[in-house]
Amino acid sequence: MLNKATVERLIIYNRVIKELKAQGEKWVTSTDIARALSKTPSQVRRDISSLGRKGKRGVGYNIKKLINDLDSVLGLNDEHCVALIGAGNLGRALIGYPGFKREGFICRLIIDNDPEKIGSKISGIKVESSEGLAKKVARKKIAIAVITVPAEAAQKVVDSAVAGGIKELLNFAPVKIYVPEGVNIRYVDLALEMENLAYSLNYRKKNK
Amino acid sequence: MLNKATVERLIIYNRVIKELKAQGEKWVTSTDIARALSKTPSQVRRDISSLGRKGKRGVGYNIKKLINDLDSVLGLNDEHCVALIGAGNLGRALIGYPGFKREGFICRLIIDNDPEKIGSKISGIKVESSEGLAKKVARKKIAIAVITVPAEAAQKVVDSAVAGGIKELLNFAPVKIYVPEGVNIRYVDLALEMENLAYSLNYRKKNK
DNA sequence: AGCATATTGTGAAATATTTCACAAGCCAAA
DNA sequence: TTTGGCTTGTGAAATATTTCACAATATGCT
Repeated sequence: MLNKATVERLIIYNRVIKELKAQGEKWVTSTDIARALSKTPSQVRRDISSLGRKGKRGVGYNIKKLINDLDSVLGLNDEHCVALIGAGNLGRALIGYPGFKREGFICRLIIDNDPEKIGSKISGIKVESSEGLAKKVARKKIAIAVITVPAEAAQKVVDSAVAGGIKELLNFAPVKIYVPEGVNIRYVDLALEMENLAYSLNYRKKNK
Repeated sequence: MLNKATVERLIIYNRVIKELKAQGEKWVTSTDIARALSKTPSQVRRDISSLGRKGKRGVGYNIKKLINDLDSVLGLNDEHCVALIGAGNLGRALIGYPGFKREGFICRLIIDNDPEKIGSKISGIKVESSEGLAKKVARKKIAIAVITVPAEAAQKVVDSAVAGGIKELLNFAPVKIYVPEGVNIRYVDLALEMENLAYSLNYRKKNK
């Protein structure tokens, strides 16, 4: 298991390299990648070497092979079934996000408890209530759940999703969620991002 | 300047402690905070000691004083003027997000180049085109820009925002953005989050 | 007052992550 | 085929971050 920071960088390298490929490039060096991302070439080489892929000394990395390795390690060759739990503004924005489908994520289940929404369709998928959520995710073989419900409701829907067999979650609710050992939950916390900026702004003001 | 990871943890501690305060608690220990967040008490103490605040041995931290310090260091006592650049689904979801206003972020400028949107109102604020963006942000004394335009347009609007004096940005466009020294840009990359999950899923599958 | 129990603050140790630096290998040109 | 200029891969060094461990000290009970 590669460490978290390495995986994040590999994902970004992959993007940059795919862009180079689209421009017709065949080879790329660690320095090229580093420059495009403001990293050190040394770090890029370490990260890539953790894939097992070998470059060619004096030349760099073969783009096609490198992308192959990256896609294979990063799990981007297969499609992944996703459940959207919470169909508010944010949830709808996510589903509509072009990168979502392009990268192989297919939304197969949308859950919301607003009676006005239940039964309606979003992006062609019928909105269902959270009743029997565990069974629903199990039946549809959902691999990833995206949680965009209000903070108070988050732990409960996560528990159901996990009971249904989901092991990968992306949580937008700004609360700490407890999951059993072996379940992976990532947090995207917009208030936290804003507050980070506030800190930096404040620091700047005080130390001017 | 505290390090990034420490600031992120302090923000979360602050939330947890405010919740305890709302429940009527007056004191909190590093162990309490650690337990609520699955961190070690030792880390919590180090983080808090980096604020300068001293707790009481044998007792813990005075919640009121600790929140004071946190709010002051984190810059949460003042309000911050925010510009939303890109008024798509995601941008609108952000502005409507309850945590946004509650934490002191006030949206004062909304920019979008869709002719259908220009002139219309979102949350009571008129949508304007990106024409003369630098001047607009300067005139309204915007401190923070939230970038939710498509990837291709991102660098350009960031350049204008920076020219207008903005030093803190939150970027949702999935591209590397270059900013001058001294300007702080944070990334929220939803595709990256999803791809991280894909990696973990894939790793699980291969190593079952 | 004395004792038992709790919790902080922080050097020092342990870990984790990044960068340096250079031998080894590849390529092109002469 | 030799030479010179690149670039990789990776030990080892340097940094950064986290955890340990324990003296110092506050509280409450007897």
